[in-house]
Amino acid sequence: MHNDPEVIVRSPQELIGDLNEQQAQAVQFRGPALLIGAGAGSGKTRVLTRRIAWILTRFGAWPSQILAITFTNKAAAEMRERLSTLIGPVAQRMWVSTFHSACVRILRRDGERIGLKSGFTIYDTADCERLVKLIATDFNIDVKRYTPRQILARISDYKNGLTGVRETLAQYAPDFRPGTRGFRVGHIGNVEELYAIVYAEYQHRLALANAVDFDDLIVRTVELLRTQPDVAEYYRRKFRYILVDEYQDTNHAQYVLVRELAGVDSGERPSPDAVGAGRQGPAWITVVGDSDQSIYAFRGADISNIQDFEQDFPDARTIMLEQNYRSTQTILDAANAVIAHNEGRKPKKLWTAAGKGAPITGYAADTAQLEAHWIAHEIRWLHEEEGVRYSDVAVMYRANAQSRSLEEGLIQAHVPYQLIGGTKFYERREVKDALAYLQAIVNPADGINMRRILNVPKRGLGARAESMVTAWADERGLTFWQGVEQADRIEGMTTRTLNPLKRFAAMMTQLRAFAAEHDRQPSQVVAEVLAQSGLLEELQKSTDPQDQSRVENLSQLQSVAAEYEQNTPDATLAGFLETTALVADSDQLPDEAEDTGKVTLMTLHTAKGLEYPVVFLTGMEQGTFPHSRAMEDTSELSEERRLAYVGITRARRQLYITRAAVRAQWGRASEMMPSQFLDEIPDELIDWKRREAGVERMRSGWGRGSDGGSSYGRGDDWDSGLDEFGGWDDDFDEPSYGGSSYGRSSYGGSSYGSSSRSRSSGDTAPRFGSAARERSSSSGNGGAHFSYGVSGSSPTSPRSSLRFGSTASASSRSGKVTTRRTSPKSSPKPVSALDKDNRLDINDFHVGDKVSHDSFGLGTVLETQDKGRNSIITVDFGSDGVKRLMLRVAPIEKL
DNA sequence: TTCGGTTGCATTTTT
DNA sequence: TGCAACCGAA
Repeated sequence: MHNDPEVIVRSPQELIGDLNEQQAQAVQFRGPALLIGAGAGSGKTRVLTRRIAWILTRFGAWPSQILAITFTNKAAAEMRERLSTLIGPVAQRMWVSTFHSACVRILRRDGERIGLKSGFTIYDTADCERLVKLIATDFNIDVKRYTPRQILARISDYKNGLTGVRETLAQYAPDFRPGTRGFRVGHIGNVEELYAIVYAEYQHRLALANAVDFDDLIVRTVELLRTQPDVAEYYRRKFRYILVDEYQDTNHAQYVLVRELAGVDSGERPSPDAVGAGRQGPAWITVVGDSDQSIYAFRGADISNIQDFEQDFPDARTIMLEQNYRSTQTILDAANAVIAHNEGRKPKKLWTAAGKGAPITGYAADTAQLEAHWIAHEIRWLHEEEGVRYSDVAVMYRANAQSRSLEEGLIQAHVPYQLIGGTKFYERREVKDALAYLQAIVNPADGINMRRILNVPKRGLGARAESMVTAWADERGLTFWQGVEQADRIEGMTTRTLNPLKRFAAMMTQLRAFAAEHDRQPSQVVAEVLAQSGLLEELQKSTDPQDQSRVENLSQLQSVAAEYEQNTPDATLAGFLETTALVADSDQLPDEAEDTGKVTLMTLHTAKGLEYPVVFLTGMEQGTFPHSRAMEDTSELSEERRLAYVGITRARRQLYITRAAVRAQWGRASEMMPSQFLDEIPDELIDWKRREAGVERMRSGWGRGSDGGSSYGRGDDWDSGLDEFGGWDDDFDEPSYGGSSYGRSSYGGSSYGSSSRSRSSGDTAPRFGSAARERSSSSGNGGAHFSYGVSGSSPTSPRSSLRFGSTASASSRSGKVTTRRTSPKSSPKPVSALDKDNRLDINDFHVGDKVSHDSFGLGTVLETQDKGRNSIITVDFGSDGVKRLMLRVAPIEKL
């Protein structure tokens, strides 16, 4: 067996001695195709790295024969790090990277073969949008009706599905030729034609600019491998083992890429007596994934890639890892219960040897601000009283917009935090401007970036100058930059425009020369650009305090470049730009072992693959999570649920779930119903510190008065001390409630601000013990969910749950109620979701019934879910699709 | 051409 | 609420 002398040989004992049966099997598996079904926290990274070491030492593979694909750069770096400790520094030279980085590397080497010149530019989403907008304007397309975003989404779909321009044109617009000057779409027969035309023109202009977008990195690599047999041959001989992590999130293009790289379809037979993949035949493939954690369908991820793996790859074998080493049984029970609501999945149950652990803590706040406030103080208490490190706590949310209130809460409570994601560093205006200079220097054909910097900083070259140069250059088939260079030939050009144009051209020429001389020192080029362009000067002169931080960002960009320069042996300016184009949010995350002393805030999507001892899952409301745009579609709702599953399984010891009854969205306060996912977690797993928000309690309180309270069961509120009526409903009886100023001014910091109040819950409930929990949890779950009424299957009559809604708001309602009522009086009180009730009873609906919906028309009931006030009805509206509707608010009528 | 003001619109999630 | 795009004036 030929072993690379640089690879540290590990004994089988070292590689599998500490693994469980399934893990050990996965590490050792000998065969062309292996799917490791790795549930959350089942130690898949460990298995993956051990398997690589196994392949190297037991199958006798060379490090250069391995291609390992991860989802983010950070995951790649981490895997490389772990490999280093296992097999030595050779790991640093191995191909361990994301799909996108690997493709860039391949395209840099052989892209010329398909017309990509070296130094090609990678456009980010903003660049792509500018390009589409440009095209839309040229073609006279109404961008209000067809937003660049929409168009790009469609283009991206085409690309992820490997549908080329040629095919779409042939099908929808056979007469269109890209690059045709003066083309006007005018009135399009159908939208498909429009999409096909823009797609074609978009690709055409990308090619002219020597640029690619994110999707192209994959697509064009596939194209390269498919059209250039010798190139494909080279990589097939090189990579004998391909390992793909997070396989459930691959799209069709990536799937095909893997097949092409592996040579699965080449028809070659493997060497008969090889120990491993040998020298010929398809490479051996290992994929790792968990279909329950597929959360990127919106980006084209195709869950069937993983589901069909065994059919797709001959002699494939599946090994499931179901033992979880991360979380407590309570947390896993919650996760299992939630994900079990998804239909059509292979049943799978995670288990742990770790024991039950603490219950999940629930909290219902009145507003998003108060939710943040409670979380912040809970975290501080955990830190100060329980000795929990801040860096062991993560706060997660569905959408970036939610981070703001959480940040404010943490700041007020003096809890240090770091925010991951949001507007990325490289997307900030000033950083993007500086990068645009660099791109334009490396690749002057790049019209998008060249145009961006033409008048930044201001040099009197506005829209008019730009369009004159563009028109002149277009007519002659030249690039924008060539137009600028030859500006004095343009007729009708005034000296007033010509002079700054000439100065701009001279500056860029000079910068290009400088960059050519200092190609190995990108940081020098950055410095030169900042100085020569006047970018820095303009910001330094400004009095706007924001510009101060912009200066700092630019200086940080320079530091990043310097760092890249030091860490990269063959550093180039183009290489530096690549690294900036392919960063992900998660790449900002600190190393696992590092104690930053800060709480981490991030979206659920960026949290994938991470784990924290303490996790806060926030904004558990209908419309927030699940997101309103995903609530009505069954498959999108399933994806939301998988996202919830991902969130829950991030927690190791303690999980918090919180919601707000009122949340400001688009500047308006609206009332939020509890998330249906809360209903899906078994009640006995949750210890509600506060089950109902004040608003809700006030209503149910009235209901109790008139109804005797029998139908609601006893909430835990009655014995929890903190949430006794007194002190709370006073606030809510204030006449100002419901107005826009509600949230913060009335009690943002004053009555609730002192931490003693919020702490009173903590006094009696230590987090990681279980003894003191008994009190609240045993008494706290007397019935079904307290606030939403009781389901029809309970002893209570179904009617009573209806009365709940109607008594609560009877005063504000008269006669027939529609859900889209516009209040005749200009009362400041918003139409409340809690008030809404069309008085339909879920028990009146049965599968197969016909209903009529105000906007979707006629439909057939597919399913009814009785959840009392939260009852959901699933209806097939034919061409309008299958919708899940909340019965209480749906504008439907039984026929 | 630039600046300043007003209006109108928007929120998924991201390599 | 906050930002971006558009419009009109200097």
